[in-house]
Amino acid sequence: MPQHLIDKLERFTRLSDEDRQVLKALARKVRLIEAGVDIIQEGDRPETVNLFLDGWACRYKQLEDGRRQIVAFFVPGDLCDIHIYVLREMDHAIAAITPVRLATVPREILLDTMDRHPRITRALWWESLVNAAIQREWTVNIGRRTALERLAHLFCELFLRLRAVGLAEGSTCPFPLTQLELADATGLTNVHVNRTLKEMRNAGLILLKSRQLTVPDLAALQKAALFNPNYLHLEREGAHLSANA
Amino acid sequence: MPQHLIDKLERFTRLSDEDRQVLKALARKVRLIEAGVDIIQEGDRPETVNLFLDGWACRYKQLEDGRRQIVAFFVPGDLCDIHIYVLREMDHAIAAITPVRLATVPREILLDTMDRHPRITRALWWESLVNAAIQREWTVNIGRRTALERLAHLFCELFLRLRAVGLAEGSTCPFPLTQLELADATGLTNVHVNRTLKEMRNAGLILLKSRQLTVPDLAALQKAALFNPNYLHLEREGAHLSANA
DNA sequence: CGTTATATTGATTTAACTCAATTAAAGTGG
DNA sequence: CCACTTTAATTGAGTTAAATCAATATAACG
Repeated sequence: MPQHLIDKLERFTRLSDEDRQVLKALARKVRLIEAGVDIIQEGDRPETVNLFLDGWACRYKQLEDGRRQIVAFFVPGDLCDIHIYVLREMDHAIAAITPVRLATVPREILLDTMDRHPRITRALWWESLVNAAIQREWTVNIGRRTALERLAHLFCELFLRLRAVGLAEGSTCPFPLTQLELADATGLTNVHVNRTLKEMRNAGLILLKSRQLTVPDLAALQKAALFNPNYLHLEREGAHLSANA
Repeated sequence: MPQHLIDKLERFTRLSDEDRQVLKALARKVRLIEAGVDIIQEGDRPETVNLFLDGWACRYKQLEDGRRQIVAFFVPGDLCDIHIYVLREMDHAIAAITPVRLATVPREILLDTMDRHPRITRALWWESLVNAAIQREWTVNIGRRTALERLAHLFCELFLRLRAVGLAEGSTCPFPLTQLELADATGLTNVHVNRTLKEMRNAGLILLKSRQLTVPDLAALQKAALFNPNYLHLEREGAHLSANA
């Protein structure tokens, strides 16, 4: 049940019952992947579109000499590039961070769905434009923010994304990333991430333990990060398309 | 005449004469923009898709305190996100670096074109997936490469992109970026860019003067950058769709 | 309960930044 | 075409944020 995707798309526009049924039908073929395993490897030929149902994953690229950069996180409700099969081969890999449950959507099914359901189509474009905006924001984050700002920014983003798919409770959300993964996502080293997290805890910006993140004061964290949520486009921007409005 | 776009799309798949005519028809409404001027500002409501015909531009984001990050360069033949109008407002700005000539393509025309011409549609998806791949590669570049590697990588990328649209002659291509713009694109300072360029010149990796870049030994530059061109997907990946094949 | 992965801390180094000045180049109006 | 102004490039000196290297400590796991 791609409830998280449905929740997310409803941050863009209200869906009809039929829309929701159609989205549910996308998640027919489910795959389970263990933590730490590559879901797709560089060089693979993409055949289907992945829809993440449960668990966390990441896109990453690795340089010849081993340096690794995580370029995106996938959380429940996220969808890989909907036209990925146009490319001959993957230029990067996707790995499961936790155990992952995902639906593999055959391209024909997705294309057919988009042919028939313009509101869903629009919502999926929105999803993919938001992902592009996130990728740009990561470029800014790594290029122009300090270590503390980078981590604070990432926490803000993930907290809001998780909240948008119904996975935050109050000021707490699941957060299964290790410090090494945080380092690889922010362009820092694990040692420096450790020191910066300590500083953030001391400043009362975050609580982080047993794979849970608590943000006691979101406004304060946003301020520390120079975080502007506009790039997530979560403000019902497609309200004019809403079903049952 | 969007010849550069046509050249680029033909790096993906061969087009028919009709395809080319259709693409030419996209460039009906042309706008001229002076160097240094914003083409789109943060907060603007995107109404049309921009197709760059001549000149260079950049996407950038600016933090409240003035820090600026360029997140992408546009060169002739580049197209803004083809579904940008789905979003309510721009979360970043686009500025002309040199004088720019661009076509503004109304969404209806673009959608209609895509409805009728599946080969063009595929080629446009390819274009947009390549742009996403470039954005990811920039994240890697800034996150995990040294200053020299970052600049070398950017030079490799832009050289290949310009060559793909017919704008390189031998080992030389136009290169109108200032050192400040290079700094804002690579997450460095202008001073450090200056020193790093000096080092690259001394190493014989590049010649850079009067807004022209010469790469005497592309393989050497690629090696210095840990550059893998696979993310540009320039190897006729859509050969199976080719017209007149 | 031992083993492996993850987190933490200290000491030291370094790549890149900052601040400040100078030089060179590009544009502008008389 | 030349003075003038502005923008861009260059260089030096000193600083710093983050990296590196190395060791423990703690937590998770089979």
